Amino acid sequence: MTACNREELHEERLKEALKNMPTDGQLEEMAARFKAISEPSRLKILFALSGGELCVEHIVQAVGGNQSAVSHQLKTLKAARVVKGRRAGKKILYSISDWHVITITELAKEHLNCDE
Amino acid sequence: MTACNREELHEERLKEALKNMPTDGQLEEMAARFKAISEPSRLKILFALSGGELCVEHIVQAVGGNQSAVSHQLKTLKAARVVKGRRAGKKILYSISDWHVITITELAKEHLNCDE
DNA sequence: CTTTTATATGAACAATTAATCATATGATAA
DNA sequence: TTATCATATGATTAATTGTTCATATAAAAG
Repeated sequence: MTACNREELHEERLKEALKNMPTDGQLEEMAARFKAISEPSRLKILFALSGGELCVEHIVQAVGGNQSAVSHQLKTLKAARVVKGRRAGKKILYSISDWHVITITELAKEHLNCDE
Repeated sequence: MTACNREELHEERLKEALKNMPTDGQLEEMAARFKAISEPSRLKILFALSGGELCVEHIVQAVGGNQSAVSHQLKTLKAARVVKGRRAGKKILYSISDWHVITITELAKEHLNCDE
């Protein structure tokens, strides 16, 4: 009898898993956050901002690409409440608003090096 | 003189940020992992599997939806090397292959509760 | 061998997303 | 006020993604 046939064990696990399962709303919120950081260019923006606030022009320099594209990406990150912007004269300075996300990206970066 | 005009400070930050910037390849790999877990249904599968391996049928029960959809989602997760499958008789048992990702989803879940 | 069970796959379509271009806004300087 | 600089926005189009349905495969049972 293989493990796969031990129905009892699986049913038990299934019940346990369902008990700790986040709600649909929580899953959607988590997914939305992950989606915001699931594009190389947006991740790059986050790493650029992890040292402190920067104006759009400098973000463009850091990530490459054109101003409009970066602005749209910033909008996406802002909508996910990962970054925030404040006006200072003609410029708008962006900074990280959710440091948990930085923790997560840093973790992910470290994990790249080890063989899972 | 506002902070935004302190060009020196920004240039310094920019230089620092670029120094610690992951390579394009690393950014793509990280983004791919995040993308794999950026859909509520796939996240749900991960939480279901966090208690141990389950066959597809049970995963379908845990997440709802039809068999084909779940199979496609498992394929996506497998391609991102987040889960793995092993055959056991007629069934295929899936389990987490990258526990770092679970660490990250657990973190994200906890962070939902606090006000960033 | 044929049937049944468990899972995977491919094609087709809809929905979402990203990139680009042109233009708009808002702040400052002249 | 007008011109300029910094950034945002909307429309368009291209690419990617998710879902469904029908079918294929692989193992086991009969």
